[in-house]
Amino acid sequence: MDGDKIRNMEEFASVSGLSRPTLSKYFHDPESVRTSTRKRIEAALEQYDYRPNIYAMNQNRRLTKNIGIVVPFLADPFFAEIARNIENLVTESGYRPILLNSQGSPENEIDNLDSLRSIKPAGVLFAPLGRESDRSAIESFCRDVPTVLFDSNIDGMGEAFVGSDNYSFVSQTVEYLSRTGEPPSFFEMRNPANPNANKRRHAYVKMMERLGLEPHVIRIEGSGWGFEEIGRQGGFKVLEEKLLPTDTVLCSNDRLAIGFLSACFERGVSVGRVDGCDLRVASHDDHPFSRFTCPSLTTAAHDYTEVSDRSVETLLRLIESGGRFERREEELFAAHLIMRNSA
Amino acid sequence: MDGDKIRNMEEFASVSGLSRPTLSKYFHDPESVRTSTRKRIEAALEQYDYRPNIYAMNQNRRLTKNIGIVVPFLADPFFAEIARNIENLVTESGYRPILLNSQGSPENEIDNLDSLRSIKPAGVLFAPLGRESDRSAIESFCRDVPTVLFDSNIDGMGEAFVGSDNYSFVSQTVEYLSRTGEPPSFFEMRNPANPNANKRRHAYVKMMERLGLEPHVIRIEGSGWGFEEIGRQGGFKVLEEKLLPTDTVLCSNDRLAIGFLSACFERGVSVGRVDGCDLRVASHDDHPFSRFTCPSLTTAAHDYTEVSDRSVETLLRLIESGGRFERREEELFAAHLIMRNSA
DNA sequence: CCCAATTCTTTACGCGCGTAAATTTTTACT
DNA sequence: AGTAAAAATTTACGCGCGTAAAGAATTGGG
Repeated sequence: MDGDKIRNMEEFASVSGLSRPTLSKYFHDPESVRTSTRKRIEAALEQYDYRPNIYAMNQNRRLTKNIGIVVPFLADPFFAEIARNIENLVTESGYRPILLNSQGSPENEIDNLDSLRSIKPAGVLFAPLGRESDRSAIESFCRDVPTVLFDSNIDGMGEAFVGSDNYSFVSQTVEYLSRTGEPPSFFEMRNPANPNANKRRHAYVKMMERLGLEPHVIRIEGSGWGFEEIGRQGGFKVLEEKLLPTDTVLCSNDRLAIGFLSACFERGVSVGRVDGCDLRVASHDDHPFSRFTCPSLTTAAHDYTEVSDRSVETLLRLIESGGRFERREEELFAAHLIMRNSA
Repeated sequence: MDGDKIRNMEEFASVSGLSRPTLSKYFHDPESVRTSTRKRIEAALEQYDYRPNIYAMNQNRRLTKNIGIVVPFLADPFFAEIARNIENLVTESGYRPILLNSQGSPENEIDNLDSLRSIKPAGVLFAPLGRESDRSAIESFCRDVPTVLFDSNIDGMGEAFVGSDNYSFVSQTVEYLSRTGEPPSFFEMRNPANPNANKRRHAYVKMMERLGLEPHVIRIEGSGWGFEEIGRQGGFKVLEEKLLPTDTVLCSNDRLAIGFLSACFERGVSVGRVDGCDLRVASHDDHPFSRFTCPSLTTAAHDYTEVSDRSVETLLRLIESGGRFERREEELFAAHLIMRNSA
């Protein structure tokens, strides 16, 4: 560093011996200039540590290098983990990730989209709240901004959807549970916000019928995003009122299961797949904490890596295609069963 | 909405019957124009839904309405929770929060600060990684940008620090544990990245000595941010090698405790404060999941609300003071003990 | 009703960079 | 060495808004 403070690209152009338009090209895409030129620029960059003013860069550019990432509830480690992966991929691709958290509220979700709109992002990766989302607001957003949905699908919204195949989750857990012991009841919230929950229930019923078993769905009350507490209260209720026809429970998702397990523990109900246990509990998602529950949770895992990779890959392809696909793409990844000690 | 699309402030000025400079003032601070004018603007805003271009707004302004929030590891629900609180407060204060995640890596931390610097934020709320942070880079950042540290302190950095009083945490847990049963050993990582961990160990030793008890610190190997797994492996080791002089363990933080509890469960070691249990386990932080562990975790809780409130309040005051305080402020909040079933 | 203080309008310039077009220089290849 | 293609330079304009200064309009208080 020469201590000389470079004020703008013009000055940096003169000290680096190049022209401003060339530098502009370089900052837009380093690969777009000759290797020798790139080296010169990067050498000068070392010396003078100049950085272009992003505001000036973006104001007069059609599409920026920003990519918005909107998740419904960041305090859920599942989304934190996905967001983490996606952020890294976006950065590696030379874009700037902008992470926005809807915090379970439809108003925040719209605010986030509005705020993204005014940032003119190259594209947006968007995991909607689901049932509570404002469909028309999202529709209008997707018309203006190239958007790929992930995690939860809303029919027709965005140019693509990347997520997990709920049927794959449930078929594996149901198959495994009914093969190795009594068939499972399905434990879920009565009014799940997330569309995946509904698909999982349907898959459960269908799968049970296919196996010639009687489906049994337990739907507990509760709203909001405090799934663990809801699962816990539901667990108490289920245990007290003896709502289980068999010794096996399949929770709609791991967070409910975490609460359910804590209820079992507190009531002295032993959970596990070994002989002598009162109950078997399994679930879906492979939540980051599910290996640390007591007992550790048998669950069907998202392919976090595939979902993140493909979401980003799809968005980049969408951006290159000018923001529109011929027809909406939909890609679902299979789950894989993770056998731990709870079932 | 009239369908008419307003392209810039000039156009919006003409349709709203006001001058552009007045509108500019309004968008900078709605209170700075006469009430009647404000009403007129807001009415027009309803009709035409125009939003100023943020890039153009900020490029030529000294300080923006952006507030950066940097957390060391967002996949840790503790930070997710704090970040959530802070984001809300920042928004309520009329600023735009920009949440950045260092993901446990010092390189990311510096990248985040660099990226914030180029955004010219009004101020930054910064929770550093700790031991691994690049001191000099942070120092230089704090010289340029009004910064308030939170959660973990680095001496002399930033204009203020807001966090929890580690001594208060540990003194309460140690006092409680030794009053109600055998005195605790202290369970921690050998090389904790976070400075709070060191303070907690010191506090433990001091507190034990004050009570006339023999301190006993167990330091387990492990690096990175996978605390649960480290606690779990450490737990196995402790149980196998019988490293505990008493039946009581105090973990440095809840995430270690979550792992430790899972190890106990797996080895059939019963944990709890009731008679007949093999072990008592307590911890610090009141991690969002600590009420769902098996057994639920007795812990000393951060005052999340106070820490978030005060951090934001302090930063806003710092911004109003022109970015500098007479002398560095430091504010620590006391913990409160939360008695659950593990001890 | 007058006057001073406040608020708004008019005018004008600049911010830092994107970007287009025409020109010159460099590169790669025969 | 000659040539076409590729890359860089020069020139010039515009983006949308901040902001300063000077004047006009509005306000409120006596």
